[in-house]
Amino acid sequence: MGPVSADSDKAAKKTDKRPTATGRRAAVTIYDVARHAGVSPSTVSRALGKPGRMSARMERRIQDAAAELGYRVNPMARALPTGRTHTLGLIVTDFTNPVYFDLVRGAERAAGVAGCTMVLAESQESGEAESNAVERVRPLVDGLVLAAPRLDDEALTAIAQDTSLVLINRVVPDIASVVVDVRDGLTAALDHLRAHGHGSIGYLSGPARSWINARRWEVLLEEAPRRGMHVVEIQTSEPTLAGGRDALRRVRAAGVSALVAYNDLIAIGLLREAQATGLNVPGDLSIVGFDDIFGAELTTPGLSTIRVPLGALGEAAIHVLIGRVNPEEHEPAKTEFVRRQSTGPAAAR
Amino acid sequence: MGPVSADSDKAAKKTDKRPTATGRRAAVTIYDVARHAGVSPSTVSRALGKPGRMSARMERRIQDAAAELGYRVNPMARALPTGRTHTLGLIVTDFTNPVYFDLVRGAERAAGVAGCTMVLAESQESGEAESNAVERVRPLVDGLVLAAPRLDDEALTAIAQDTSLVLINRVVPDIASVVVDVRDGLTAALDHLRAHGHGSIGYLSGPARSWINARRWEVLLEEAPRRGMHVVEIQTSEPTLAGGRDALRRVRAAGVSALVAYNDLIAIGLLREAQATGLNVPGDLSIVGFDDIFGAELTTPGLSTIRVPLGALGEAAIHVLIGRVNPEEHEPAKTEFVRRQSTGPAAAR
DNA sequence: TTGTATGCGTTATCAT
DNA sequence: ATGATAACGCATACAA
Repeated sequence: MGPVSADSDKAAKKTDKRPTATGRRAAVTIYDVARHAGVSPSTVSRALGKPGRMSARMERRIQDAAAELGYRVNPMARALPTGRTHTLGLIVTDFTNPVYFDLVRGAERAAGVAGCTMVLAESQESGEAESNAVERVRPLVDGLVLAAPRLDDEALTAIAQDTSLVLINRVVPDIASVVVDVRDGLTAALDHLRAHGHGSIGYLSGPARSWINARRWEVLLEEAPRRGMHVVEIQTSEPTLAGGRDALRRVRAAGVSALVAYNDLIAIGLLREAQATGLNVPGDLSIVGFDDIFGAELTTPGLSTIRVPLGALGEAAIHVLIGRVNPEEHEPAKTEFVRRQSTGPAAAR
Repeated sequence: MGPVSADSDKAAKKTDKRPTATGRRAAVTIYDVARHAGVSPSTVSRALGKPGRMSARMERRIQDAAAELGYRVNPMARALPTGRTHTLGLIVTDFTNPVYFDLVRGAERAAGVAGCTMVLAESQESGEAESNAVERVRPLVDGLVLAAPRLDDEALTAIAQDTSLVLINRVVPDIASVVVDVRDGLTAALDHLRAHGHGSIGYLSGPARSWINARRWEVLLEEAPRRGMHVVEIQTSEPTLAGGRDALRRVRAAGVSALVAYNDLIAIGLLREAQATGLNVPGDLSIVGFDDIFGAELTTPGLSTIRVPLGALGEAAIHVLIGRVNPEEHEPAKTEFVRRQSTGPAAAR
């Protein structure tokens, strides 16, 4: 049994509500309010539901009664006849990845102003866990936001079939999504690197199932040659600090002088590992991260990175989900290259 | 595997569900399952609810029927008669504060294994916003966890009166809570500083309404004199990087050679501001943070800090909440001093 | 404008 | 062991 109130005597006496078995008071219902105000329950429902349609005095009386009794609607009970729970779900791959801080905040705030509460779940970078999370959350919510889902198109389409779905940084036919346009930031980064004499760069790639990873690599593949630069993909084991550290061997083998990473975590991991082995950044190696998470500016040198407006992304996803904005009209958020100190002139050969 | 097939025509024909107005299919209910299995709805409810009490063959048949139809219980409908929603709430002060990453993860996982889903809300360091968050979430959940709440004892007691409540890092009479014992880590840090010749240290304090801030300061006040060290409190404007930066002026004025901060954010803010003004850390100033958040090891020098087992804390809070562990038996998690490079010998006078 | 009656999907209390 | 039936709290179509 969970912890219950310390002493229920006083409370019970004061507000005259039948106590439940747990010792906590039973909730006040519209029936209580109705009796207190001398009207019928349905009138109470109306007065509280949509404050427009009745005599102002009556409405006022009911509101007073409700306030006096401390009435609060029971979301579950309301959800049954209406089918709407006023709850939205957000599923991210990894709680501890700082990218999601601002995204979650943006989503939660947008949901809040829309009168909805957020339920959060984590998919731990695995398709199966993601599927479980979706199944657990789905019956509870009016709609679902999946951030960078790892499920395949088919699975996502199946989900979209019976629950409103918005994807972040993933595009699937006939499913609403909110994406960032990585081209601006990426080309700015490439220009910056080229101006510093880097002719050959490496892309530290992200999860194979990640759509946005493929997207980033694709744009690089388009834009680098256009600038007369070579670009190679360098695999990482996971999109974390450890993944970045592990990649150093392959980075050195590749012989590139500059890198763009799938995310800041990988970039920072590599940065630190490089320094640990005596390399100078940016003297020997220039590194560009992605996202501009908390921590990117804390390293020495500060991490040059491509900033993604995460908060705006989370907010936009909710807006699309609740229909406040048409997915068609929603235009991709722009990315921006943030120059710090982890990038500099290429070492002389 | 998803319960519905990608191809809606086949599925619609095969399972004969009436489509809703939105175009999405109506949910399968126990009535559908009952008809399909040739039994009554109440039997289905029992078979699925508590797999013990009926003929194994019947039970099996019902489960098959449910699976075939893709039945999933409706949490809202279930919550009505039972009063239990299988949902737990967690309210933190600030989503973007890295301290909460692990805490949220720990809580979410513990909730998950208990078959509950988490709803998350943010109170933005304000008592009023916290109160709103509580009110919004409360009717939805079976229990609530408040991390470092800013509300006063009275308000919290009132909340505890009609919803199960567990506090993290806050102690209020007759309310269950989960706290860390800061003494171990703090004394280790003090010993470390004294061994390096620091005789006078400053405490960069946190929010005035924060119980854990008072607690940290109190222990410092006890333990520093015991070691023949002076200790002064230095106010900060907010428990963030900016708060740490702003405090530098007062730190220099205070003339201390070492600092312990309320949290890592403040410590890092101060560290960077000190460096920006030409000070050497730890040469001129030794700095100890608190929590060991992501980012603490990324600075140069790496931040010495007092590690708090956040994940375990979040998990413990949920365990207490769902009654898996008695609040009395729950013993405070221990803190540990993590020595990095932001602390060193006091400058010669 | 306000009240009456019914249903939402489940669990629980009865009979059987 | 299984089936009928009554809540649970709210919204709503309909009657007044």
